[in-house]
Amino acid sequence: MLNPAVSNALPPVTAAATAARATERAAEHQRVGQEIAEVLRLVQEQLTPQRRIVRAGETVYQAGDAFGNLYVLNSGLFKQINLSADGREQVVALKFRGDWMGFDGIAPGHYACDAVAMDTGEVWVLRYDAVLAACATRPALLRVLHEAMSREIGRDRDSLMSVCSLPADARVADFLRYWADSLAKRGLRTDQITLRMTRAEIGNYLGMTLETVSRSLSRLARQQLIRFTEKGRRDVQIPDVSALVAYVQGSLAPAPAALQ
Amino acid sequence: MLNPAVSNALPPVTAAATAARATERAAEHQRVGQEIAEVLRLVQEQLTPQRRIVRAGETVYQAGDAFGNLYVLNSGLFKQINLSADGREQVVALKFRGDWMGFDGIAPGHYACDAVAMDTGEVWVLRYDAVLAACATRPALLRVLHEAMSREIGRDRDSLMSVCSLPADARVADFLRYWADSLAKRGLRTDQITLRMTRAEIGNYLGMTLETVSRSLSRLARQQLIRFTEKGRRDVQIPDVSALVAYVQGSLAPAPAALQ
DNA sequence: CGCCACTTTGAATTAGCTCAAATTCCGTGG
DNA sequence: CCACGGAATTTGAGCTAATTCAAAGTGGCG
Repeated sequence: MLNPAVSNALPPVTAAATAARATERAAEHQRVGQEIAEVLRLVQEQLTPQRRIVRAGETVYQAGDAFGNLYVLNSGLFKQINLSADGREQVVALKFRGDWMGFDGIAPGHYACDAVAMDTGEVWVLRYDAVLAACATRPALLRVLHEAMSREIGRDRDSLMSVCSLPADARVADFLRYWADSLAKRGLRTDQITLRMTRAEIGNYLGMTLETVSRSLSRLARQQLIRFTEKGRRDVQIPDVSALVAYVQGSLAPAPAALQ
Repeated sequence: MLNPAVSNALPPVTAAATAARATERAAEHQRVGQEIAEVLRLVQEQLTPQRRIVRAGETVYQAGDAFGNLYVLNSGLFKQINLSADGREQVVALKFRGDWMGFDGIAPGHYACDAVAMDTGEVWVLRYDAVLAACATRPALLRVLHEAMSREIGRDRDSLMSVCSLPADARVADFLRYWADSLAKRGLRTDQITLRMTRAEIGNYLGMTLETVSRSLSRLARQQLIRFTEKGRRDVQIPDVSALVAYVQGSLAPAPAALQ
């Protein structure tokens, strides 16, 4: 899988370093995978949640709804959309199996965004009161709850960082990398992912227009970092996720390199 | 001071609507102010925290440090700076009196950012273990803890939304509006605020260059939305915060208006 | 088969960036 | 107290990445 174009474009990141990173990531994935399993097990055992099937396009909750429930995703894929007073809509987060939704509603007392299913999935509905009550006697449950909130804060900040500091192509690459990592953590294949979002939605999430998303994907494909399946351009093949990571790093100033 | 350019630039937002919004915001400020006081009271009473004075430029914690403490700010002003593997630095949050810091460290077990004082301030140091222990018997404490995390999630998403959907000038205006609101919630004057950040830092936070920040501020000043004090351009006078809100709304497509 | 939503690509435009120079601010030391 | 020097800011000029506008092209589905 020789690709001179790519390696030329990249800064002097050694193959060894890249490989080490990949190994690191794999270990991280496994750890997180276990944590996800633990979350689902704990929630199921301690809270016997009500299960709710949602189909693509249906909302789990909507901005302005009175807060009362938290949700744990057992399957499917969800997006959260913030609404501003002046009518702007913004995809602010993507959620996968094992993730929680609804934290945004705790402080204000009503949800701050729409939570929308992007394909058929199952959410577990938890009364927030019940969660708190259970946490009082199950420290492990409180721990995973806090970890989930902490992770969400960290992820939101990573998103902000990506939008603020990366050029369009790298942002798209980082988005694909994030999606693939999310799948990997859940034990799913990452060599081929199905984006259940239109170019417009991706662009909204990444702070760019749909045309720019399309062009960036085309450029990434031209550089062999991704490939489109013959049928449908919603499916993206990623031959090597770590190449995406390297591409993002390489997109910065020619010599970002080490901290001096 | 007549300024046709400004009023012409604004969309048909009625004065009545703007005034209603301002009243709404004032009520919200008062409510939040009480919540901040409650947080400080609860933490002080229930946890008798260790107090630590930090001076401008000192870090409360650093990215990579082992997680163990949460921090509640009693005074001063702090920034949180995310560091990426490839060396990018990004201001991801600003923190004021009553805010918490350290949530980013819970899930990964080490802090994900630097927390840096922007002037002299006092942080209350809380062992996370001790917080959890206290929460077990004090539901009110757990409630404020979760509200703080929830608020942080909401704020981070608002930041993302601002960066993704607003042009540079509006982003700067929204930043000033946010700063003024944060002060108002703490009962401080908002007609004049002292930005303890360089143009470069503001730009980093908002995803633009320092030159663009400078130009945007100049344009806002030219439109009378802000004014610089004769001494020092770090101080910004904001004659009317709600005018900033209107400006942000007006910066969108000529007719964003109501949801059709 | 044909419609409609989505995607791709091109061409022209522009907001914001880069580079550069001048100015102001502020702390420090004489 | 004032002169000096470095850092921060402002502003201009030109450039570029990304946007807007426009026109095909493609795929899914009734």
